[in-house]
Amino acid sequence: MKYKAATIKDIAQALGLSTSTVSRALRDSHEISAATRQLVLDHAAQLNYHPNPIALSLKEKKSRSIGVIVSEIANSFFSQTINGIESVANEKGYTVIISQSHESFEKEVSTLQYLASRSIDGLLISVSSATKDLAPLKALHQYGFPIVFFDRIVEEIATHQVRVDNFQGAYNATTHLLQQGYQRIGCITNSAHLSITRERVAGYVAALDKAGIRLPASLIKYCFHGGMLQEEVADAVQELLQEKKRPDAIFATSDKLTTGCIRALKKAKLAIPEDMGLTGFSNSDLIELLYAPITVVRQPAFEMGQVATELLLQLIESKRPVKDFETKVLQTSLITPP
Amino acid sequence: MKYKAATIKDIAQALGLSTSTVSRALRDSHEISAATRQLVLDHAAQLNYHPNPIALSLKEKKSRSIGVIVSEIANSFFSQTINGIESVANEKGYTVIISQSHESFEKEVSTLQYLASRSIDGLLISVSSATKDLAPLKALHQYGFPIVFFDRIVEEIATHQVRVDNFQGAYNATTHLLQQGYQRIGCITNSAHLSITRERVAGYVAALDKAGIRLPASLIKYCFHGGMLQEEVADAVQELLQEKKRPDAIFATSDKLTTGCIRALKKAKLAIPEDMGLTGFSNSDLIELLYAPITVVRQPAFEMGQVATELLLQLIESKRPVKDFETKVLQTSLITPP
DNA sequence: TTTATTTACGCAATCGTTCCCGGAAAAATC
DNA sequence: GATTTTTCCGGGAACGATTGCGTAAATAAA
Repeated sequence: MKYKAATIKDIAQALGLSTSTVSRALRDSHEISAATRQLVLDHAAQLNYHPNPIALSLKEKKSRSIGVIVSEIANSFFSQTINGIESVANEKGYTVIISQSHESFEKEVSTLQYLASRSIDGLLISVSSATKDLAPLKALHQYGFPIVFFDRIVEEIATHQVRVDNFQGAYNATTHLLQQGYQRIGCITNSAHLSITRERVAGYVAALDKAGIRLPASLIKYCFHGGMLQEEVADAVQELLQEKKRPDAIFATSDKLTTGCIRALKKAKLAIPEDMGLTGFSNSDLIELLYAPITVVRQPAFEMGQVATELLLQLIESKRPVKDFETKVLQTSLITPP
Repeated sequence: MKYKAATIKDIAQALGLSTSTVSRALRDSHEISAATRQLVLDHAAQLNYHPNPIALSLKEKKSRSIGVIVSEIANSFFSQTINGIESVANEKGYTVIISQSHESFEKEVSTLQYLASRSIDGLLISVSSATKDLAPLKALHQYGFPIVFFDRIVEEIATHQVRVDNFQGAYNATTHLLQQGYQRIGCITNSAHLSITRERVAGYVAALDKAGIRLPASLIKYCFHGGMLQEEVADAVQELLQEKKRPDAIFATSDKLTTGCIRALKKAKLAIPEDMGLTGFSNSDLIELLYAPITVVRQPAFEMGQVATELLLQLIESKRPVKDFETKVLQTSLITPP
């Protein structure tokens, strides 16, 4: 019943040849006579022969698959990134195995070990917001395992990195709010140990500085779960609203946080942009259809996936250990509603 | 430099045993003396030994991985389904390999062949809107390859199926529009050869029938690319607007189509629900934040993924060919804005 | 003490493929 | 016609793990 795929041995037997000859006819060719080669090729086509990738993997000690770990594929930014990753990987004949950490460190570690044990050839990762212990990643990296970080970078590990100019993106968004006339801008951001948090908060602070505005640190609210938990964002917004001197605008540093703020503000019956200004990072294509069409910072997610994958494959296919690591920085764009 | 994983041979050599003894010590145990077994176990732990899954796959002729083909992971419904799939698959020790057809038949076929050649143990698929030639799927199925359809079913192929009660969902949505007072309800739907299209359109027609309303077939607009192309939906909406007797409401049968309608209506400067009523299938969690908070039909996507995966694993792990196929039908829910 | 049984382990085949090595036949050279 | 070179192909090991079969030693039964 169960389908048995044709093997090289089947072809050899049918044609009265040896497996080595068949194998060579299918690849080398020049060591094999044209007649035999054609014979093999024809019969292979007839049997719908496909080399068994598992046998190949065992022999070549590579699986031609790469792992991707993101927090959530339901996140527009990540799903767009994955499209970019797949476009490059598939073209080069690699399978992409996608895993989600759901912003949990434990899930990330278990997924990491699982992927490693599944013998993937390399890893693309945007670390979870809960990741502070880098030991598991470092262990893998020290074995010479190819890793490329994208979006949420880990600086302590020396390898290729792809990210956007988070500082500039945040700076532009904050400046935009200032230009709209907002003065007291709060910030709702991700877990404090994420690279994107540091960089985006820095951009936000720099923009305020430039405008000569100095605000208390309490106007920056960190969401440890990065907006995974709806109430976490709602609480952060509530806290901002309860500040002695209440902010007149909010800058949110990620997709989930931006939409979370809108949700919270709607619940609090605060009109955007009248009662509260809002801008933030987001790659959702529904932004323009929201009841409050806000300005957002958009990342070139697809391109980011492409670039990261190219770097990873480069790392994987390099003959000798790569010592020279690149950090690609892409530009964000500020999208304002029509 | 490159990390070389410990093998059973390494352990055998270090301990002066044969590979068979080591292998058995790691599994059987009762054929091996307790002393030797402990020795092997200790040394394996010390070397951080993990059985090579590729070697195992080659031997066992199964890879403990399943393939999933959906049109778009960026689609809320599918990303939620995938979460359900992963939750079950990972728990049972299976890897999930996700692929996207992007609603293209060619991409679906190539992805299908690619997955099959990557020796996955089974397939979960929601066919693309462009799929009318079923030959590739049938070929795979005839070989006894385990396939489970979810959401977008192929009736011609006898296997497990998981879907929602599309008829009822569409019936409820249409009835809701009728109750709001709309009389002339147009329908924007997916490619005509999709199961969900047939079922949802049937539900829509039945609801109109029940209300004693008979509308021309021209009020049903089919989008061959299922909303992948923005302009396709925009065109469909335009056509509806140019009908001699213009409809006063629209029922959209999928996620992309629903948001596509909103986009198109906004562009046409038609207010929802005043100028045009709208309801449709959608699993996006941003619906309630849209400028026009519409009523939507929601599918239990996560559960659907879970159920489909359980059926697939059951199929994969069954000793003898399964002849008795199940069709699981889940219920939709009508979500109205507060 | 002899025979039968168990215990504990090794040998070798197997999965599908590649590739090094060796060798016969054909072709080219002297 | 004899030698060298080329062409073309087969044998067999290897990748990492499992497993049926064989067998020596240890133990139990006679």
